[in-house]
Amino acid sequence: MMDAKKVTALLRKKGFKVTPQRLAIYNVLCNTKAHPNAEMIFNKLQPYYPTMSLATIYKTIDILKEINLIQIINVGEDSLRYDAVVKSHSHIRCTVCNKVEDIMDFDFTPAIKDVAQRTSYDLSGQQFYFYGVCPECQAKANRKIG
Amino acid sequence: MMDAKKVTALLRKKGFKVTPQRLAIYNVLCNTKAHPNAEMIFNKLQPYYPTMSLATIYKTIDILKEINLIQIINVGEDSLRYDAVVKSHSHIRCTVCNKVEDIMDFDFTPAIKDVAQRTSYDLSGQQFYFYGVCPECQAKANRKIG
DNA sequence: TTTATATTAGATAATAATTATCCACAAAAA
DNA sequence: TTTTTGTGGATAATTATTATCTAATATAAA
Repeated sequence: MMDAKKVTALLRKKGFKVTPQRLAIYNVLCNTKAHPNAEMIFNKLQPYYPTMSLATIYKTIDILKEINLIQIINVGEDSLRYDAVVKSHSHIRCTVCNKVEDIMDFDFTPAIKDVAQRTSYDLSGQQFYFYGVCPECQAKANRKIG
Repeated sequence: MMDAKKVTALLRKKGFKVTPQRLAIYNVLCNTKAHPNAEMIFNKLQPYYPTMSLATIYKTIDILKEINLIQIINVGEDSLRYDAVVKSHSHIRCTVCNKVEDIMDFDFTPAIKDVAQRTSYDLSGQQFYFYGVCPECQAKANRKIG
């Protein structure tokens, strides 16, 4: 999570031009916890940037990923989601409403170390995904039955 | 992992017809540790079933997944991989040669319980993916440098 | 501020994995 | 054997993502 000034500086430093579209896309990702995919970002910006195309979203995401401003989340849907929180953390998806939430402050270090030792791989990263029904959807289901 | 007789019985029981193609596809998955995707299965069977189409692979996979004979693996590539081992286990992908290996007998139960408690989700499953360079590719890299 | 130039946004087409459709035909039941 | 229902394969459709092309724009230099 960076403010506009830092993002501007970082883009320049890495040799990318600073455009309103790029700042806007990063801004959307900073101001949501919904882990949007490309289309959701597109829809969010549509009112303010009516001429923006999906291609711009994808190209900008490539750049933001490259300079490590965002991370890509693959929760097994048909589209990818994006997150402005780059600190490694796990995600959980509700199998009913499909929302994706963060699982922060969860220490998987011992497990990771164990895997590294056991496999002799030179580990560079990992992704943990959990699936289940969120409390809200559980409540809804109970209301229907009750 | 089931033998042909059990698979036949299970398919019938679930209301699906038993065809050579279906048995062959399941058989391929039982006899490999490579976690093939649809195209790899297709290529493997091409010599023996020259008329088989990719659509058949996908339709069969749907069925095998539905009756819980295989699991689907999404390692963040552009295609999905399939595994005849349905017991929950983690996977690790080599970022150099792209092979996917199993991490069996690894107990994530404490972590899973902790997540369930912390999130109040009704958990139904989880997927752990690790990324890194496999020992073989490490050796190759060292040979080039040395 | 103006100019030069290299990069970008947006329109459009291309790609590629997966899914849907349709029908002759095969598997299971009668 | 006959009937019925589901299936395989050919084909087209779908959809997320990527590539291409050009006018427009950001940036650095004058």
